[in-house]
Amino acid sequence: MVSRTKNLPADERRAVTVETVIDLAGSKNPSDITTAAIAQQMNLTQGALFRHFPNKEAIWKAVMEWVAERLLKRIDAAAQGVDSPLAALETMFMSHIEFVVEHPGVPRMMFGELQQSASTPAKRVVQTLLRHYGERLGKLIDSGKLCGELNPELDSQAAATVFIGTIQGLVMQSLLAGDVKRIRREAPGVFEIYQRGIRSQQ
Amino acid sequence: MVSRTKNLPADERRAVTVETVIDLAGSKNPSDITTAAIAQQMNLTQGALFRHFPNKEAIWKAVMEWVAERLLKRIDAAAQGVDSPLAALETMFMSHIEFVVEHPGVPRMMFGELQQSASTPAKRVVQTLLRHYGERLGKLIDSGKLCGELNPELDSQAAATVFIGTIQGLVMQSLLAGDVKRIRREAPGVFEIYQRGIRSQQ
DNA sequence: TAAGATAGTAATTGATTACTATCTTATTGC
DNA sequence: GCAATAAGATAGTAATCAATTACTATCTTA
Repeated sequence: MVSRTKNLPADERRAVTVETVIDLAGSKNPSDITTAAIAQQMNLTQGALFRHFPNKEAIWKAVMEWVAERLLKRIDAAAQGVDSPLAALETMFMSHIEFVVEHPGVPRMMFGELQQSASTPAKRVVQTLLRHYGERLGKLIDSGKLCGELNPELDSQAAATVFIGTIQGLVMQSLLAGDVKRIRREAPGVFEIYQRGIRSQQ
Repeated sequence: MVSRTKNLPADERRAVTVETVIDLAGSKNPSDITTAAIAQQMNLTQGALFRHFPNKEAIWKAVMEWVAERLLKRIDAAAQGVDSPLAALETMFMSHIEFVVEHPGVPRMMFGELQQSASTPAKRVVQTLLRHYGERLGKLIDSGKLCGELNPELDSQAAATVFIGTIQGLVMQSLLAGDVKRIRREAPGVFEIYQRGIRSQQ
């Protein structure tokens, strides 16, 4: 028995759509997600989606805006009130990992959007997100160098690249193993290596 | 004036097809590459491709086999004759980076194949490639621990994950900046951090 | 409770996709 | 120089895609 879907207010319907896409991206290649598949998952007809979004591109933009807002909020909340820059980097890392485990489709969509040759609205949102992310990393790394926690000769740009790459590496391992949960298990060991790589020698 | 393409022997035509796909993947999302686009790039009609491949899936499998063979050969050649495990890891890293700069589409295709939900032939080739890659990393890391170059308490699996992730991070930066060459420039700083993360404290 | 606004359905559109059947032209071995 | 065959061109096919249409159900409010 397929439960009859009630009519939702437009903003709620848009929110449900975004969450459905994020959900679907956890189990299939983002660029293979069709509007028909999204609608089916929501118990809605395909055409109805276009009552709420002008086109598919707008759906993807809304999705990436959702991601940008939630991810930045999450890592900001994690780092807040942590005095040590190195400890802040660690909680930031772990909260990002937690976000990825909850939404495995997110890193795939971000990577997928980035490699779009055209500058789509969604791609621009991802670029802005990563710029903001990099700024937060840069500040923590610089203050870590100042307070002596991090290697004063550290290349800040490289340290930010490795931070993000390390997460990407965990995502790749999870794709290889077909198991997202292992990210959570392996994250501490991986951060341990990163942290040894950037901290000052005591 | 479009230069008239000569008839090629089947095996040469297949080789050209593979290289064309790798080339195209450097400038557009791999899953957006159509058989029509491949053929056009080769000055060939779309239907002619299917004289040499039974279907598109077979093209992708051939592409990933090309990648697996060349990448492993490249890193093996780089590490050969290098006595120090840490130095071997470094030349392996740099030769991988060089490979990526020459073929920017490769890491995108690998990541894209991995996130395919179905187990396609191409995906299986990538999985095998990464397993072999991981084995080589594992051996070097273990012998590095034995000879005292690397931290004896190092988590080998995590070290391999970070190695691959670091490369993935550089790829992401290049996508962000829209400039592949910067990978080459940033690679040394990035490896420096990695190396500090895994070596033994002296 | 009537009427307008909002949300959704079902069917259809043109464009694009991978793939194929048939005809034509090169290339090669004798 | 002449078949035999390999490679490519031409012209299709069915399936799938995002998007649009005409229409209907369901809310909201005056």
